[in-house]
Amino acid sequence: MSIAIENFVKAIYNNNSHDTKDTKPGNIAKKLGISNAAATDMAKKLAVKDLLHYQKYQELQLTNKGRKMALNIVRKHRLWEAFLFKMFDMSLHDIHKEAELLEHQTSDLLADKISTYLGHPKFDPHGDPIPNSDGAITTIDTSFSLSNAEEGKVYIISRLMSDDKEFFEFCAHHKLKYGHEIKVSKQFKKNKMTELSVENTTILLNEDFTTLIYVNAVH
Amino acid sequence: MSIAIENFVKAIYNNNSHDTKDTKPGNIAKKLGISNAAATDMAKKLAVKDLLHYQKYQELQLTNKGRKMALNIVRKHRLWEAFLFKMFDMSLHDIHKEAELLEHQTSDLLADKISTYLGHPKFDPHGDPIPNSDGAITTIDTSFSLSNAEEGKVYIISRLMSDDKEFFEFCAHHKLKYGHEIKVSKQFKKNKMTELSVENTTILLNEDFTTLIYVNAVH
DNA sequence: AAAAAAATTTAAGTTTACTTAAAAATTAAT
DNA sequence: ATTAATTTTTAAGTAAACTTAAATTTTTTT
Repeated sequence: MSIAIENFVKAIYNNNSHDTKDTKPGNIAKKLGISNAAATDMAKKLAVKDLLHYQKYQELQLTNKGRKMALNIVRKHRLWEAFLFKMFDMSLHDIHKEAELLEHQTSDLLADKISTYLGHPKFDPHGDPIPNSDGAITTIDTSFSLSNAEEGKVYIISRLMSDDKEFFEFCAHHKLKYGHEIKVSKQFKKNKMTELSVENTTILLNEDFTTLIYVNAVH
Repeated sequence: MSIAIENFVKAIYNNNSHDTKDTKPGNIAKKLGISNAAATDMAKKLAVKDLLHYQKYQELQLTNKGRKMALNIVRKHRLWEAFLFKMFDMSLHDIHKEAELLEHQTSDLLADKISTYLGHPKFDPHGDPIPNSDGAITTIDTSFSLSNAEEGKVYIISRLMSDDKEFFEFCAHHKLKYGHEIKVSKQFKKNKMTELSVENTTILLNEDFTTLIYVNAVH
């Protein structure tokens, strides 16, 4: 399968799993930076290949075969992220960019070698779960968006759901990293802003950021 | 530049550097597994891009720009080989196959990270020299084909110039590896066969293999 | 030096992955 | 509930990277 097809299938998968639920051609086109017409074309083509269900004007839905393909690519992407993160001193954004390319040129054999070397990690450096070689995600995700966190409570950052460079630079600079502990001091409901403290410094985040940062409550 | 272009330029470079000197479209086509017509088409296209010199019915020659591009890809290929060889237990052939894919999706930044991690190695696991980030090969290659080795002398294997699976399996099985010592016991000029000993075992190789194994004399 | 063989080039056609522009359908707004 | 706005689809067309088949040129053989 071509890189274009792999990216298309992956875009639908990612859209279904965390973003808004809109998986119509237009939204996928926007994510991939192609025209709406190209997305419709591709959707029809992939329906013939039994990778997704296509009905005019309806949401695109992956078939089991399509989902399996998506999970295989997602696995390779996240394994590369985990591997590059461990081996080299690179920014999360750079790592993401490299993984975006390498994921399409990685055999199942190599993916397994990487996984074994890392001790079969369950999460990548963003906190995204790594599917196993059967395409299964065995971890249960109990995390939720920081925008929904409660005042006064302590949380651990579980996922950074973005691929934006500035977002990562901001997070890295303020120690907002996967696994780090934070305390929510105030939720400004009206302005949709969140005040929190990380390692003795207080920061104020707006909704653009708090919806991308996922956390788990500390018991 | 596309993968097709990168592979084309690389094929010419590799052909010039060790194989027979025939760099006409037909020979390049054969190496790449495409038709002669496709190779001619591509040659014309790359001449416009100033990557090679093209004149009807003549040999294809890389321009400085083309050679620089080829060396950049070769560098990435050989760095991946060295890296995968160090990190994972994989056959030389498998490593070669992975590197063949990864080389096209590797940023200069990542290549440099790999090189640094490995301590800027000068050779890959086949003994092929790794160009530096400027595209320069600084090592002097004094090696020659095993078919030209002298009887009774001791040599060190410096390069295994192939990408054939069976060749590598044979070499691995008989301890014919980069850096290993061998002693040539007999050269059968007529049959073009070579008898040699490796770690107390004697093997007889025909020309198909001795032309692929390069050695340096031990002083 | 001609004829035969082999290789290269040209020509015409295909597939993939796009594009823009228009037509059709859906969704949102008054 | 129409109208307006947005999205999706269709249609037509492009560029890259191939293909096969025929024409041309080069190379080899006799």
